[in-house]
Amino acid sequence: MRTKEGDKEKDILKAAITVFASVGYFEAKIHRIADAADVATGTVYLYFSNKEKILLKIFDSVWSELFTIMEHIYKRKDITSIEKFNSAIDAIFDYFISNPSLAVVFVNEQNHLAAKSHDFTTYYSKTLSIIERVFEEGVKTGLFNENVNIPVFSSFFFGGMRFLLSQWARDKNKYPLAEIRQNAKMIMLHGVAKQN
Amino acid sequence: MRTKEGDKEKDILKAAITVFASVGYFEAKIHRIADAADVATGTVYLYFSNKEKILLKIFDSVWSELFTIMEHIYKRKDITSIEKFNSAIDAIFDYFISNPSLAVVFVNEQNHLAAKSHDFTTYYSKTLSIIERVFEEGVKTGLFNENVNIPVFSSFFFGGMRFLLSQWARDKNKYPLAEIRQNAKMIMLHGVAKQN
Amino acid sequence: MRTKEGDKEKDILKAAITVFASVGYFEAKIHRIADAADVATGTVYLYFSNKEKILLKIFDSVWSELFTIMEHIYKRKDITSIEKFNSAIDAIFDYFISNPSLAVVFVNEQNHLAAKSHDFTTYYSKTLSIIERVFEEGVKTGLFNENVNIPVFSSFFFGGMRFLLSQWARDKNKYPLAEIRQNAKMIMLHGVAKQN
Amino acid sequence: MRTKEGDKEKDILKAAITVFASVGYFEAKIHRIADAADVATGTVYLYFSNKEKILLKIFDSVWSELFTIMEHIYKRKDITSIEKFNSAIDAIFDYFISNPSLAVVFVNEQNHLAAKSHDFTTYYSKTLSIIERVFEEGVKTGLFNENVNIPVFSSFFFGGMRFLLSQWARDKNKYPLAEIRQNAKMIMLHGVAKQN
DNA sequence: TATGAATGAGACTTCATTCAT
DNA sequence: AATGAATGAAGTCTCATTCAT
Repeated sequence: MRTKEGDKEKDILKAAITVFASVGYFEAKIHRIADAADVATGTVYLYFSNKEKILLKIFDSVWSELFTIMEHIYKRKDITSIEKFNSAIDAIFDYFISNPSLAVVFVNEQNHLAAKSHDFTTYYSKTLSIIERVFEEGVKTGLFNENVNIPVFSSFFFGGMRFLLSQWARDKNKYPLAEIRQNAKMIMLHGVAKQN
Repeated sequence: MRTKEGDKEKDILKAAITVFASVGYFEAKIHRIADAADVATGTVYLYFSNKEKILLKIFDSVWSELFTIMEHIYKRKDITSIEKFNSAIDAIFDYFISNPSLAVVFVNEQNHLAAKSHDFTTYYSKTLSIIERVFEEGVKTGLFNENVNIPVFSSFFFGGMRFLLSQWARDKNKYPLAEIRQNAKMIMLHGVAKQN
Repeated sequence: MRTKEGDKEKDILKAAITVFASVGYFEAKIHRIADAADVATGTVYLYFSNKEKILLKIFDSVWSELFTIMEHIYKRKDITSIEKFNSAIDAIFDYFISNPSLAVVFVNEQNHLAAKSHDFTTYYSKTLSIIERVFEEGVKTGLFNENVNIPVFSSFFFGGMRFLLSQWARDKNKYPLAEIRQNAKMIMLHGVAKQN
Repeated sequence: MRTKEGDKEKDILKAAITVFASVGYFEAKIHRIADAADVATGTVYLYFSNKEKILLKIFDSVWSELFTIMEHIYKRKDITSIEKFNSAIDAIFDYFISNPSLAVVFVNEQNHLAAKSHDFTTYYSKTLSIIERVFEEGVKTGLFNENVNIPVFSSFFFGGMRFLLSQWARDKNKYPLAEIRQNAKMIMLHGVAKQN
């Protein structure tokens, strides 16, 4: 029986993530991705019109899924802004935990696409704006510091999380996940200066 | 003989930084860098044996200079760890302020070199270790929170700064420098949760 | 898939021999070889990893085939050393007769490879050593002059044959093959001084 | 005091011979020849309009000098054709004995020039024709075999000598000069078959 | 749909030659 | 005359993409 369509597309995406993660987008040769996916070179082009589209598809998925997750957290009424914030950190790690290669790609390769306007950018901005809205909500309820500049905060937060993610993916022993989660929350919420 | 007017090596580096910043390392064609530097293609190879060496030279300079700056701050006896920390943030922005393209290259292109062991990696690690030592110093003197995991902190800090830098380089109006500096310090030291 | 009609590797080798023969190894541009073989430039690299490998393959074939021929002659028990010697001369001409360009390449381009140790050098030395052994055999049976220094003889013989071959390939009318064969045998065996 | 002109030209030619001999014409870079001659790159072009002209000048000298030598031998009335022949062999070795690199260049690089008509070709043909005339002379006086085809003979002789020369230049111990001279004469005159 | 051989544009790099000093 | 930095044309080779089967 013939395998269902869509299987091959997933195989190719999986393979691409692995190859992108290990050698980077430009060093990743279509031939090698095809090999890793166990299909012929030409088959890749039945599913993706060109190399960039593969990367695009990856970011489309990641950002739309991250958006869904963030939106879900945002809409919860049963927890405070601070708890939403903590949940977001957990959710981001949960999302990448089963696929560290995806984390590496997510961190390193987005700038190859950034200049152009792509589908994923919609989810990208929507996700960032949710983070900002959670923050604003927290300011209103007196939980977050109203003097913090929101774009600076979200960039800092996003940049910090990205780099942490990539360090973890590179060396999971040096950066145990529980430690990272707890520290990320602590640092972002309370800073590193000793309270007194 | 035909002596050089000006400093062609610097011209080429300057041009390369601009081109790398605008299209990325792999899309940056030697031909275009040469044009931007106002020299012939072959001239580039009088100063750099290949394309990677150009990028390498950039990172060598950046990291050795950042190291010098950080070391200087670290050695000061007249200020507290917290003040050193704040100085470091200021110094990083000061360093890139006159050359935003360099910031973009610094943020986006290091991973093309990371896999290999290069000169700059020495300064890279030494710089990161200085940041960690400032932190440890602060813990000892009771200024920093002893529960913070140092590698997590330094990754978070470094990642946050990097991304902030690149956002600022991209859109200087949205991210006014004074705001960024002050917020970065505040966020890292005190977090975003309202103190009480 | 796009299957190959004919044998592209052979086409490329044939084309390379023609082009090497007419302009020499270094003036032979891959583009021109590809044109002559009626394939695209890149196709050459599907069959040969670089330009030198093409030349190498040519010499591998020539020397392994010459070795087989010489070995066969050497092993014959039904003819004298002198007859073996004559057969060798005939066989060398027979081998190149249908492909004069190959003779030109064989004569002119081997020194581009000589410095390095390659597969073909094994057959090269083995072939030369067979020539020497035929000679020694002849000395033992009293047919060849025992005062002749064998390396000098084999170099002289080989050099003479090579140059003859290239002259014949250049101008087949001035050097009719029957004449060459007969004279080569006569000169090597009896010299040019009148017997008396 | 400034060195006389002409010195530098000789320096360059000497250097070129060494470099051509060791790496071949195409691998010999002008830069390297200039270094070996202890002059600047540009200086080479004050004496030779391009790279090929250097090689040309070498062959011009070699062939015009070989011609002078051969002509001198040819014109002698006090010796037989056979003695002229032997003298020619000696003279060729004498000529190259003090400069083995020149022998290597002479043997390996002439084909880079052969296709075109150059000054040296005049001396080249004149020299070969002297060899042929000595031979004819010997036939007339009953010393040489009248059945030998002259172009075949001269090609064989020239090819044999060339290769012997290059082998000697490569490994002077394996091919002691006295042995080579004596054997070359013996082989060409009497062949390798045992007289009876 | 699937294949993988074939394509050919284009990049990096070299180096003979030029030229300002 | 001498220098050697600068030039830029051109070649080797790569690899994303195509296409005949």
